[in-house]
Amino acid sequence: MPLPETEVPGALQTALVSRGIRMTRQRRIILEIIETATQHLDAAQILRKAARVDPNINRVTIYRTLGLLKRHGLVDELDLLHVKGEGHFYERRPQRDHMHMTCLRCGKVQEFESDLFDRVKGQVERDCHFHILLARFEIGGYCASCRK
Amino acid sequence: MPLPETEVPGALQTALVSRGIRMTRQRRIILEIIETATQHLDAAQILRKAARVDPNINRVTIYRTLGLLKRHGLVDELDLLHVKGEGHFYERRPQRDHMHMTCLRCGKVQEFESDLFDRVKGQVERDCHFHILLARFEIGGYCASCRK
DNA sequence: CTGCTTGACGCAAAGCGTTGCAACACCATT
DNA sequence: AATGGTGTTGCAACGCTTTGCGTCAAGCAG
Repeated sequence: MPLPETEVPGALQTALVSRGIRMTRQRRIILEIIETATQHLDAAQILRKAARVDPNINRVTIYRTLGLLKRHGLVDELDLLHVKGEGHFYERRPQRDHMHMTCLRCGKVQEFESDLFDRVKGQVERDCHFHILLARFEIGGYCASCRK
Repeated sequence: MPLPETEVPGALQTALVSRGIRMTRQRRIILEIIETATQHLDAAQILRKAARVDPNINRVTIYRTLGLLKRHGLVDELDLLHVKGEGHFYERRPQRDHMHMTCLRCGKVQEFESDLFDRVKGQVERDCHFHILLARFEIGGYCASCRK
């Protein structure tokens, strides 16, 4: 995940409120966690962090809030090809789409942006008359360190 | 899924046996179902079809056989961006990778091969020194019919 | 500030997929 | 054709995620 978090604090909250979504104590906690995350989190990790602020927060609320953010295109869901187990991981939707490469040996996840990647999406939009809202490109294999 | 099934019958079974994998009655049934499928099947559909041949076959066996085929690179697992529910879908690994575009309105799934797509993978291999074994490119949006 | 409507929360239960374990079946060897 | 070792199966139980439902609280109107 891109480390420099060059974003206005509370941007997710602002985005939801501007769409007329009701803001609750629980949602504020979850959004704050996602905004300040420096790595891909899964639902259990988000729950654990949230429980430190409000021990009564329920797992179901985590899942429902993640679903809400997904539907509004504010977070992307990854499964990293199930290399790290069956769970899903979440990240704020970035300015520009990127690919995720997961090493099948060491489990490290790299991200990669590319003009070619953007051009493939352009080709799909043109050739297939398909209006893209979501693009997930996940790659599995061996990273530079592990392929030696 | 590419409709013309231009493949030797029993190719999956041959591939497994040649790798020294033990062939069982249950596996033969499951492989046959996957080979003759004309659309992406999920585990429950495979189980239902298998139960018509052997009512005692267990769902765990379905999951384990799918895991085996995945590990050997003989089938690809898709989640079609969870548009059709949380389950996973399976298809035999094709000669050439393709993208999957799922319409968020009507649920239709299209496939698309592209040189650009192949070139992105080449770029990742070169620029990131990453040895690709698996590539999944899933797109969500509105198809030509639904975007009108 | 108070009341009201509607959406969100928490709980319980169900669905999908995985894991541990004992019994079984494949198949190589004899 | 019988035997034996090893991998596979089925069952039960568990973990992750979603769904149904009654209660509660956000935030608009007065």
